Amino acid sequence: MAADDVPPFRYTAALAADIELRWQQRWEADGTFNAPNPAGALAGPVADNKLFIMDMFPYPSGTGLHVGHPLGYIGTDVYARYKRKTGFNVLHTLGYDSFGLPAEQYAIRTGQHPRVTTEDNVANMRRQLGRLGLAHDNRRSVSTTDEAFYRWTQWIFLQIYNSWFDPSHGRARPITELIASFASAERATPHKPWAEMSKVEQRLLIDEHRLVYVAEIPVNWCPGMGTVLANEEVTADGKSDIGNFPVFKRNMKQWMMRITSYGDRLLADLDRLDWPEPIKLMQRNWIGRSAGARVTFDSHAGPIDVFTTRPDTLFGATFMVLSPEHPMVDVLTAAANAEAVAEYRKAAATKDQFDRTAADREKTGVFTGSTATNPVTGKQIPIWIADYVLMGYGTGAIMAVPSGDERDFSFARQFGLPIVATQMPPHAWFQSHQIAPSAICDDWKEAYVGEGTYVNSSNETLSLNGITSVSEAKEATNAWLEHHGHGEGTINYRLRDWGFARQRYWGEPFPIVWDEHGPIALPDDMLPVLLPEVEDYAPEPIDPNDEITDPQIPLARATHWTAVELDLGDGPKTYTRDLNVMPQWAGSCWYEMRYIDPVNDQRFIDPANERYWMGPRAAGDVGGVDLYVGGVEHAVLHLLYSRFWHKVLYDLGHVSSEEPFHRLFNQGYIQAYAYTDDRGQYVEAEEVVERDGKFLHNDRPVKREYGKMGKSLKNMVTPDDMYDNYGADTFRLYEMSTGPLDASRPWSTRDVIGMQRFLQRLWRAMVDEETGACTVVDTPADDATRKLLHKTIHGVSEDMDALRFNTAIAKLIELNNSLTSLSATPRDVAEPLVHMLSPLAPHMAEELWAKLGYTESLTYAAFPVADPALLVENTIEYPVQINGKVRGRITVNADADGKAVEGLAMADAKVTEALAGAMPKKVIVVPGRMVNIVV
RNA sequence: GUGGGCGUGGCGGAAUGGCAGACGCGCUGGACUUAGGAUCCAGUGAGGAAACUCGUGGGGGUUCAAGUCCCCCCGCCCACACCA
Repeated sequence: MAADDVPPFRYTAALAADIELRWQQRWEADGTFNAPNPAGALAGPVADNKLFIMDMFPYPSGTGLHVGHPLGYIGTDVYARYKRKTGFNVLHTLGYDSFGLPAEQYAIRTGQHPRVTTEDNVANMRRQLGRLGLAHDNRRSVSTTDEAFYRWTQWIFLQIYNSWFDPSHGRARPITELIASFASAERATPHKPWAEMSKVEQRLLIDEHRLVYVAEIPVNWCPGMGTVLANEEVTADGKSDIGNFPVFKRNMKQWMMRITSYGDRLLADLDRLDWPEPIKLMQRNWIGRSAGARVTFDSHAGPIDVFTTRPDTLFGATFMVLSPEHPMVDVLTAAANAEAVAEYRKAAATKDQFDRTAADREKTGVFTGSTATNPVTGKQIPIWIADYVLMGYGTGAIMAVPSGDERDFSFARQFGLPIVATQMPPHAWFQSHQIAPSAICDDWKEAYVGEGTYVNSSNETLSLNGITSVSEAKEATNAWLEHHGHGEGTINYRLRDWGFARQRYWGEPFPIVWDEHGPIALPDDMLPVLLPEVEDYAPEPIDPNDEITDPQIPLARATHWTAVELDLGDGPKTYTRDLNVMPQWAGSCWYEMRYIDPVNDQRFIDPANERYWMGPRAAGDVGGVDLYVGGVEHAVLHLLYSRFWHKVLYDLGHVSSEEPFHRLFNQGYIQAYAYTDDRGQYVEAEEVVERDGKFLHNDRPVKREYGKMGKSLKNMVTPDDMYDNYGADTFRLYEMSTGPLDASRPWSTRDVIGMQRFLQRLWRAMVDEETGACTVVDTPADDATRKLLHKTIHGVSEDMDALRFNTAIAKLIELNNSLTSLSATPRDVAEPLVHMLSPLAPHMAEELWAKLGYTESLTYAAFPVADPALLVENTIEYPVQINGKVRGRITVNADADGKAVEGLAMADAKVTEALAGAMPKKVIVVPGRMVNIVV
């Protein structure tokens, strides 16, 4: 059958594979996509126009790729190839985020060293992606696990470590400048003058100011895995993402990075970025800046600070609530209450985060037995502890204003605490609750949080009564607080400092050693600190219910490595190395810059190269990567951390750009249907058929679900399947045709054939399927075809610039379909069509370009430009509407004016018939578009 | 709960406020065939013989004109989730 009927040069999967592999080899051999730098080892002549385009780099996981993974990579490749053809020097490559938990877990499962599995996985991904024909500069592909890479990760860490944040300048400065200002007494030191401090005292004071510091903080402790986890590695129900072990909040000594110092700038500079609004919003919410006041309440055990966004309601603060973890709870608890408090604290500590933070829970809490003084009323108010107050936000203590805060209200009702109104709600509010208006809150059913006239809010020196505006009352209260030393207006952030250490193996070692006083940074010339070999790199699991035992850090087993003799300026001494490794995010915080200068062994990046590829293009511009494409899942983590590191490097003068990623684009996801049988087992999705709206597998009904693609869901389709059955060009085209790049869409193998047919038709329009000879003729195209060609060029260019590849493909199909009615394809259409095809289906385009007689790759050959003269129509067909419904059509010379169009419309036979003598009230002529007659 | 996004043929999706459904899949018919799960050609929103009518989740509004703008409701997706 059949196979031998297929003409030898029909564009089949086999021919596609032949073409694709040949061109991929040639591109590789010629270094076709190598982009020159202005300076350094990769220097060459550079164009003024440049485009630095990036994908979020992948984890080299062991399971390989499915067809969902390359969506963004294809998108950026199409765009990059298009821009190359419009004169841009394009930097595009892809590296690997190869440190971290996934690689380590995979290595542990397979029993091999993480480096071996990582390198295997990288090689496999390179093969799968290489077959796609991505136009990457492979000289620039780096892995975060390369020693030559993480050497600079450690170097940047040291830059941050050796800096402090100067609030008066709002930026980071070298720590040496802080030391100088202490030494010159320009800046005061606490307790005693700098000169009188011992070396160790000086050191500890300086350490307090560094952007990297050690602190005892609550972390996500997962005994089952023997490590601390990042927030994003903990599932919504308080279990570890991998292994499903319980996770506990627990205090532990941790390396921290002072990202909160940059809260204001990270927030403000969002306005200067070309990012999707939803992502900016997520970052704003994550940073969570709120303006309010710090208020000090005095107690017998000392002052207690609270943060409030509503200082104006201070007169209504009838009790205080502390987080169970608050450090003052012990000293505030009276003997009679000690047992209840201890019990409550224990219950809160063992509750996992999910239970603890589940919203709309009934309020719980206990009284400490102590009171504090409300600074404006002078009254004693009880101090409670309750788990709805979180240690991780504000000061871990609140003033409770039940009349003005929903949570405080339900707590007060729960425990019968007094409620005092400070604002009179409007009548409508009382009406909606069907209660009589009153500032006595006995009947109130909820707190009132809006604007309202202040009542019950005065003392001898402050009166808010009669004020109607919240902001005015806030200002008055803040001024009073500051004047009387009870607090001040302040800004609070939800953002916490970044916990920067992991007790694992597969990460960057800290370039830090310890002596008996604390940590000491290694000098730059001792980098890199290589990850030592150990017998067993798996973290040691601890009984999942054991919250006490400290983590057994894998690097501690490298006994030959942990103790090291060094001369750090005080003569040779034995130091202990820091045993932590950096979190997954470290390498991705700066990898875009290593793409620019991948082999530079003098600096992490040459300033000239950074300026060229990332520098600001105009005054006030933040600079950065021109286009960064990736999924939304990194909205707040990677994208916030990398902004933070970049800003530190900017402050220290290492880069000219203020932001790493100028423009961000979120690609959608490819999703897939999966099917389960009556036992709930997944069945092969490819074998399921649809009949009469029901889904059947071997004639048995199955249930359909929609979501991820994966091996375990038996709905995984791999790029290799696509290469085998259709070829890479068809696969690329299919992925780009199914929708706009930022939209998620379902995978449908059945639909792929459409793009293969398109390529087959296009191939057949230029190549004889029997002989493989080029059939393009030199006779010029007819006018109609030329017009369609230029309309297509115009539209496709616009679509390419706007990343609308789906509509660009539709336009190319239209043009190609019109060619099939011609006896032969004219060269003056064939060549531009091949150019327009080349970003999308580069292999076929190269092959056709060669058949058209060219020997050079068309990678840098100019993209066609539409002739404006051919874009204007000589005549225009106007639909003529009567009251919005089309009743006739007229064909009018393009240069006819509105009056003429109106005249012709009114004279049209169908129109006069439909009008039936009725007098038009108004005639609207939209030039070039339509006519609407209103009767 | 709060914030954000999205609802268009059987399916994926097109449409600067201006002729809804480009393009592809599927489907129907035809061609070539001993054969078609290959390829090519034509048709394909619904109703209707046709003229025509109805159609973008539902309801209202603005406009000469609404898928598009405004208000209310319903549904789905995502993020955050007692943030003081």
